[in-house]
Amino acid sequence: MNTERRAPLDRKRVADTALKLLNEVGLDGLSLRAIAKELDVKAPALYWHFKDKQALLDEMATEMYRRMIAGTALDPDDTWQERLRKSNRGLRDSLLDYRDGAKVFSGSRFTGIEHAGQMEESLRLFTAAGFTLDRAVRATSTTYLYTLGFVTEEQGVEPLPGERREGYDVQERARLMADYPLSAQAGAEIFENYDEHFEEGLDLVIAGIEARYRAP
Amino acid sequence: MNTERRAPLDRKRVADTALKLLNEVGLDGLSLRAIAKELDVKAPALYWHFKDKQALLDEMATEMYRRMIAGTALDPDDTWQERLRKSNRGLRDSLLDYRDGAKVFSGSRFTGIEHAGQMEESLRLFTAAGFTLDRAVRATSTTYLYTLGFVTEEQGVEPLPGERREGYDVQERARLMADYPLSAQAGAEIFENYDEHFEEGLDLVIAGIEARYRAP
DNA sequence: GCAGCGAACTTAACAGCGTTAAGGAGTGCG
DNA sequence: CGCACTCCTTAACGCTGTTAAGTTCGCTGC
Repeated sequence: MNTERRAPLDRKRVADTALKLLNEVGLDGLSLRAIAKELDVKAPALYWHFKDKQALLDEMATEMYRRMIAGTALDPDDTWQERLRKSNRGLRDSLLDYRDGAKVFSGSRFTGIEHAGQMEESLRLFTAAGFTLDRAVRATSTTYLYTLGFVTEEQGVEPLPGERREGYDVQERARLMADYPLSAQAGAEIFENYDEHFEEGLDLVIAGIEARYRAP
Repeated sequence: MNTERRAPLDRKRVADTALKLLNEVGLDGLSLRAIAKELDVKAPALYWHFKDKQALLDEMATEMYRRMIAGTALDPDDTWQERLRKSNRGLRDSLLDYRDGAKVFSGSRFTGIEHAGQMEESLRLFTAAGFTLDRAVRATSTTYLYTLGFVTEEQGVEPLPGERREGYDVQERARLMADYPLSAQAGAEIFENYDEHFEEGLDLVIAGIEARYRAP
């Protein structure tokens, strides 16, 4: 008889599997039963490792963050501008790796304090560059919030890069808005070319920090 | 006998009631059955007016937008800086009027093209101030995305103004992060005083637009 | 005055959801 | 051997969005 037993689950294996499944079915389709099936287990088994579904989503967000850190090369000698650019590009890229990534991420909370390491390093870089702490926080979180808002909207239109949700045809939108010529023409500037437009918006925020806080 | 009959529903009455209920039960608790009960009707009746729940949420978002327009006094002679400030304050205030307002708003799409009127007026103001169209779009949407991101995070901590979600005690957070002094101290700059911090971030974005686009 | 029709709803049901309670199999320890 | 603990299953609960079919009402045409 078959006496092989599956290795017991742990939080990481569950979160990894859930993240893989997320890309196939999206947040709405991500049920505990589906995750359990993927792990060859019944749904209530997950409750041994997580107190409820939100706790699992939190672990998923934390894992996304870990992968972001691992995948984003940061130089301790970055200027603060370079640092903002790199870390926010890294954040966007990481969120775009998952269907509904921004929603999962911003609807959850990290499970530990691992993220404090990265945060500390950034604040240190900013204060070393002459920022007061509150200005350092304002600079980093304003940029962060822009990125989060950007990707949330982006993924509303393109759930995964290159995969377009229906009802966002720019030309049809322009036809409907024939009476509003500027708005009609703006469509291409809103619903297309996300890479470029993200960079441009990021530049604006960084330029604002330079202008208002006059850091070198 | 009682021959009084309820006036038939319409999309607006349903959306209004759903928005009222949203503040009591939150997005997770907002079921079609609960909305129907409030309207003295059974749940499937809603399907006469909306093709599915998302369509109802879309109508709710559109109604939120209508109320925002109605509640935000805009002057055609605003400078573009004033316009950005007023409209984004108005947006934030409107989202804060509803529990999970930012989530509902950013997860939905407007049902018509009414919003194009306001958009056209803004783009006109910006182009009249010397912006090219693509810069006008970049300026307004970068600001818009910042606001959306800000309120999304804000409502994760304070579902309604003054009503704090548990697990966001700044002092306990500081204790946990004792090894990361800057991050610990940053707590107060992140999870408190949202009004001020929103303004400060808004100033940064606006300053960036001024600096990069050199509009008067 | 009544047949027919469409609008606006109800009743009943379905599959699926998150979650809980109770129990059972396997391993380690005294 | 027996008890304890870990990790999982089985069964069930109340709830969800949604669909199909049937009902009631007011209006229109004859």
